[in-house]
Amino acid sequence: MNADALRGHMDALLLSVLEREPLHGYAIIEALRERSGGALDVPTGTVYPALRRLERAGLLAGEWASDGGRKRRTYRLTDAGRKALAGERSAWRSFTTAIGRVLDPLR
Amino acid sequence: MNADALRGHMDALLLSVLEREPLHGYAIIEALRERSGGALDVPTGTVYPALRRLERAGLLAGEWASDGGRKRRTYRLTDAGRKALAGERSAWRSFTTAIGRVLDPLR
DNA sequence: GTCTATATATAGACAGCCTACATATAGACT
DNA sequence: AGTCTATATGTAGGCTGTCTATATATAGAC
Repeated sequence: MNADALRGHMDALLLSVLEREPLHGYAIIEALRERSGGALDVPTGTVYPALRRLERAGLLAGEWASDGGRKRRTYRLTDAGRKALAGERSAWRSFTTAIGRVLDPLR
Repeated sequence: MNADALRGHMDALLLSVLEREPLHGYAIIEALRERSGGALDVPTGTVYPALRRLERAGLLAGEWASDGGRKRRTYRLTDAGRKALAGERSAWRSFTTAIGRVLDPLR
């Protein structure tokens, strides 16, 4: 997976993976890997700053928790995040339709 | 169309639009707009440098031509460009499949 | 003479994803 | 006791491709 290809779609991925239940960063990375069938292996240097960015934007709410001695920061979707996710899904469909028409003009 | 979303997919678009016939930059922009159903309106500041980049990479070959007093630089796919296009199409399918699985896990 | 469409090009800004590194706990294994 | 791996978070700095804004020039309409 080319790195640049993800540009602009990371937010949709993170919001989507948090739709059903709150998760912490490490679990988010695993969820992305599993749900993509192994295609997505996003580095921590991408995910953690992105989560902070989405939190600053009000789309996620993070909270510290402890599992034994380990500290985790668990993120959940806010109401604004849920709305943003709907927008991201819509934008994704428009995007793939537009690019698809150019790449496969016969269909 | 969010600008960042295009990152990493511009090459595929340019190569694809040049598959059937050579075109010059301005015509490429119009072809992208038409073939995408109006969704893609790529600025000249994106297209011209990208064409140069693909030419440097050996995927396109550019040649100056004249239509009356106007100078045009017409680009055609090289053999390497044709192979690259096949790779881009394959990568596009993998990409949309992976992201699609995350965004719509029910399907 | 002006305006619009056609046509190419560059400089600099911007943003986000990446690599590499730093830190720390838990548990398995030797 | 020491090492290794998995779990867990985070930052600094680099990279690169897209965009905005600007510059230049011809053709044709009005």
